[in-house]
Amino acid sequence: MFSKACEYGIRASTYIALQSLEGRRVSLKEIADKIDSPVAFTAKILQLLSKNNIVDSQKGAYGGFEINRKQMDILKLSDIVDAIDGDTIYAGCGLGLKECNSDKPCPVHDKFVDIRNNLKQMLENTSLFEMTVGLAVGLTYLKQ
Amino acid sequence: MFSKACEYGIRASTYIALQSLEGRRVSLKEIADKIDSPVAFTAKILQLLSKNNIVDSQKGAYGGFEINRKQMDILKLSDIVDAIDGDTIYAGCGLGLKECNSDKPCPVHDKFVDIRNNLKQMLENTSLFEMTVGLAVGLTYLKQ
DNA sequence: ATTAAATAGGACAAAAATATCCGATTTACA
DNA sequence: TGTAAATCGGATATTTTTGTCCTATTTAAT
Repeated sequence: MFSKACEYGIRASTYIALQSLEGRRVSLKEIADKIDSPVAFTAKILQLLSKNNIVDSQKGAYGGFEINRKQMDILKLSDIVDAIDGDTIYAGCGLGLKECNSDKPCPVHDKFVDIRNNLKQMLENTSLFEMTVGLAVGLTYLKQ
Repeated sequence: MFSKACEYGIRASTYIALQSLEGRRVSLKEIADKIDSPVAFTAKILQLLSKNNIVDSQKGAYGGFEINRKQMDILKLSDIVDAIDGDTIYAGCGLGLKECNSDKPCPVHDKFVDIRNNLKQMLENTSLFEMTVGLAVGLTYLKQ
């Protein structure tokens, strides 16, 4: 569904948000450890998220990553996915046709439109804060 | 959503089914041309589909690929996807966690379960014949 | 000022997915 | 029986994704 990069990106954002709720700025090392992802690869993804204003980064000693409380409400899962994987999940034909639309649909066009709309709605309606609260109260997890 | 291989596989199966409705067995070359896919790569995918009894293949002169009419009703989109991409779309965690279930869910587990169930239902309820009839009457397309 | 700790970013490496090439085998027909 | 047309299957090549390594830069504290 998502690329590995995107999976790591979502997990990283969620962990950063969780710690930011407690006023803690977190380092790359801690993030990679807590979400069980390769450190250097995660660094690249965090750079991307930082450039896309998904996370705030602070260089230097006592630096790290954080996300402010207001952003957690504003940021939706779709924003993170867009930043890393683009809109290929919603947009584009399920069978890979260059141009596929209601005028000239592929054999599964209509059925995919439904599924994709559901997915898009879900991603656009799920805030980062929402994902984080479950973690905060111990109902959900970021690694096994 | 699907791999390129799977996209080609679905398009190929649909085209073969369409021609089989008219009693025509079709060659690899014709398939690749009509679904706009790389010939040699499509050959590999057809081998896989043949081994998985999705399509029938006939070697030698006047050989090619076909799918019998009964199979078109029995074969679901999910069978083709399973044969090529496996069950990674339904199964497996949306965030890539090794073990993610209702006991120890990731932050988006419940929301993904819904989406994935919808997708699974759709794939399992869509027969190859159903995909083919639209093509046959010129309502749907496999290239452009 | 110096130092230690942190992100930034470029270059490189490995693995997986996508794609190609070519010879072996099979088959129908002349 | 020979030949042309077709799939089969192994080896190889290319591209993309995933992952690593190393140096530069930034920053806070001493």
